Amino acid sequence: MDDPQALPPSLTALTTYLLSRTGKTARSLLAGRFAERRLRLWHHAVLAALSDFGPHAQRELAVRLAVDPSDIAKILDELAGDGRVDRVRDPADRRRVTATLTDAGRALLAELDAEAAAVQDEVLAPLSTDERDQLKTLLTKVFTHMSED
Amino acid sequence: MDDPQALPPSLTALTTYLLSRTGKTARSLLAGRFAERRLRLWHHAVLAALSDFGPHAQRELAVRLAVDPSDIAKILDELAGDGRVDRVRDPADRRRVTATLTDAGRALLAELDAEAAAVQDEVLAPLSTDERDQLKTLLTKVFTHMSED
DNA sequence: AAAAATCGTGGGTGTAAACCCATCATGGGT
DNA sequence: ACCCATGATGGGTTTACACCCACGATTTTT
Repeated sequence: MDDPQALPPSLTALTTYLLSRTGKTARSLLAGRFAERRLRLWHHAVLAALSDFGPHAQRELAVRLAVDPSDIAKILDELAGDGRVDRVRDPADRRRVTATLTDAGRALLAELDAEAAAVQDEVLAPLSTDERDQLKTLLTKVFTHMSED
Repeated sequence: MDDPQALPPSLTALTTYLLSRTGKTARSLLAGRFAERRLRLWHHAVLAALSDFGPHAQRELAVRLAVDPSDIAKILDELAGDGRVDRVRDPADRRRVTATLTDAGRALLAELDAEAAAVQDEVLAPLSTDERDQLKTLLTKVFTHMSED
């Protein structure tokens, strides 16, 4: 009971503390796996956006993911360098560059999704299937609420 | 349905994604409040540890909170500068410095706890009392599991 | 008594994330 | 034609965080 490594109960009693700690390690577990491929979480997010919603102008990606446009440009630079996305200048509006997922991009996305699922399995290991559903439902409520205002 | 700000469903369907996003904003909401007092989350954690477990040598704090000893020294510098903790050299082992919570420290901790509770209420606003209990139980399971291995 | 280990402390480093700005190319409005 | 707004991009700054090393003072070990 006097474990010198025990965290203060007044902290671990806070749901928000548990939330931020578990979220942080989940995030960094996945980030660690991505790093082995020299990728960051944003690469995954960009690929997911292109897959879920189809081709985007870069500014559209920036708005959707709430990232600075210049950062999107850098991420796409890396993805395009590896042939994961095609960047073509929009003939209708030659300022815009439309990013499209390539087959290689789709393949990479599938791998990253698999990594994410694996990490999720690891993190949620102590929960039953029912409990995982509960957790997802609860977090979705919290997340959508704080995305609104 | 084609909200240009909508996040990729393949991301928001991931419980771990929701976990890290909600955790991150909860963390930064509280950090923002603390920043108004020129404090960081670690100040709260240190005060909580001293309150929950009594006086610590600095190294003990470092072990308990899994923080680098030199960082603990800096945090205690600031807390002691404001009279929130006393640092006295241990007469039995004059290398050690024992940190103890002062009354002012206890008062500050109470305020920070109140801030944390307020943020938690804000974050968990969309959940009923039952649901909050469920969430806490689930997160505790996840957290203790990943603290073990 | 000499050597090795420990504690606190100051002064760093590395890195990642978010942000900001200037610029060039283009488009739209008047 | 001209002016202003917009998109992409390169090159930054800032901030936070974790980490690490070296040193002086002390204690422990041999």
